[in-house]
Amino acid sequence: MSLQVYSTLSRKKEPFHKRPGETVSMYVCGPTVYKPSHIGHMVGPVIFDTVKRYLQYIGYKVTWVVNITDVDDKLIVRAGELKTTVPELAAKMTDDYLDCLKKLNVTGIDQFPKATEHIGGMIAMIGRLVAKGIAYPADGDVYFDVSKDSDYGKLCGFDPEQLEGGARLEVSGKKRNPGDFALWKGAKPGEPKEVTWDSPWGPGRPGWHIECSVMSQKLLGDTLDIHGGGLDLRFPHHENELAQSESDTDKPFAKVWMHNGLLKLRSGKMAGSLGNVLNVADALTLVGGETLRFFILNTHYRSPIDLGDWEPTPGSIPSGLANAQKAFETFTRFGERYQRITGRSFFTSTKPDPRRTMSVDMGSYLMRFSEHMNDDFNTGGAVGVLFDLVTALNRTADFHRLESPGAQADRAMAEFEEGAVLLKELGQILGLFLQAPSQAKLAGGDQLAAGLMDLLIELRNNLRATAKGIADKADPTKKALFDQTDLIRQRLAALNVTLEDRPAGTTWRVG
RNA sequence: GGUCCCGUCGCCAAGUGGUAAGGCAACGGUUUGCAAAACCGUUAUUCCCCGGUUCGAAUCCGGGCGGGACCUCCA
Repeated sequence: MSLQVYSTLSRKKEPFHKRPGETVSMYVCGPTVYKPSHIGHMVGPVIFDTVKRYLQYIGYKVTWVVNITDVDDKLIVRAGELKTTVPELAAKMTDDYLDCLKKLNVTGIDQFPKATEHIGGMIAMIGRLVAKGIAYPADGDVYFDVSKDSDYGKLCGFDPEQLEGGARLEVSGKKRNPGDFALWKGAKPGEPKEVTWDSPWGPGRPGWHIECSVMSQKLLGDTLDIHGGGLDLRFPHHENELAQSESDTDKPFAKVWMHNGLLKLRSGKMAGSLGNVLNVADALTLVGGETLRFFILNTHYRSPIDLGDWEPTPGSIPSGLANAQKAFETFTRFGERYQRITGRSFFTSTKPDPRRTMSVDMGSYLMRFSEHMNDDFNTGGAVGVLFDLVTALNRTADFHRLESPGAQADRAMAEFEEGAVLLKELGQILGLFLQAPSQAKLAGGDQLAAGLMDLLIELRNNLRATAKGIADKADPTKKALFDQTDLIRQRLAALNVTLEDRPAGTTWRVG
């Protein structure tokens, strides 16, 4: 099956409209930078980063743009609370956002245009809409006239007439229709200078949606191949973007609209307005970026992602994340095992050759993986294939005792190596297995602790060797020695350190 | 009031017409001095309920019950 992508506009899966080798333009709505990012902000970036990785894997070139909205009511309010300026707050929160993306291996974004750097373009587009009679100035503001846009509401299936029934519609005397929305907001008394620009309609600042229309057009052209964002942005943000852009260009704004599901708690919605959000920074200290990414990709992107039970208190890990962490250890452990067997790092090993020949067995894993990804980027199904593959590899390693010193099993070793290369390749498409878990984390970041552990393990292994050397199973000395080795292991376990005795030696890890 | 989504093992979750992936948890077993890790096996004759269409339904249709999102702050 070739690639199928679900589009919100048509409400069905469509064959992807581009041919491999062509460049795909992708625009995803980014954050309003007024608060530190919470984990919900990472869902879209992780998903679309994976979309890009997969598109590249099957032969496309991809240009991906994510906007930074650095002027907005929320920024003005927040800057006031913090006694800082809007640009300073925006710069700080933008850094936070970019740092979060990096920790989650979101590396595919080509450009991050900022709204404040495109004010001129916005004024120009608003001017064109006014000239066309689709927008109208009103007392310092400029509004988009939804009654002039014959297909307004097509993205969400809303009838503009019905919008009048909405309970939360702002009643403004300046608007011609209740559904009209602001393209330009006239400056209000007392608003800081940094958020005020001159325009043909007087000083003010842009409305919420116009920056995406202007920046996507400038950087990616009139028609986007993929427009993405969170489901909550579908209305009004995307509906309005679409209306503005198509009214401006008379061309389709986006070929495919992709909307990702939102993060939720078992108890319901997670939202800044409810005060039950988990910041990315906190989540990173609890479980790490790779686990977070793995967790997000475990569910199909259009479904809501359930964090499970969680109390918004320090140190509390949502049950869904704890589960993901446990599950992901399977791969981490495999990486360690790969290193013990081959002497090379699983995580930094060389890039696989895509043209290599593959055994029938391995080819079937690749095929299953591809079929899931071709089916509207079904990462949840694809992750299942990764588990099957790692199980097969562990089975090979067990059966042929690849970890035992002097294992003579060239064919088995080749089979193991081939599978490991494939596992790594498939993992990378999902943005996983890109770097080794840091040594600092394993040793608790402490050189002294690492050295003491080595000493303790050596002493314990001396005791074990002595005990094993006593042939008489009933010998009280043998038992006494083993009691001591077990005591060491138990006391370390109480400190959250696990010892593992293996044929080639003893290893330890935190957790 | 309008628009839309969902209900699959104790929990998470893939599967949208061809006879129920995967993970976590649990319980047996192999391995181990004992563990840990890994591996093998067991755990949903059944997919919220009731009808219907079909040779065949978790998947399609109708009705019910339950949960959720959006309707100008939200990723």
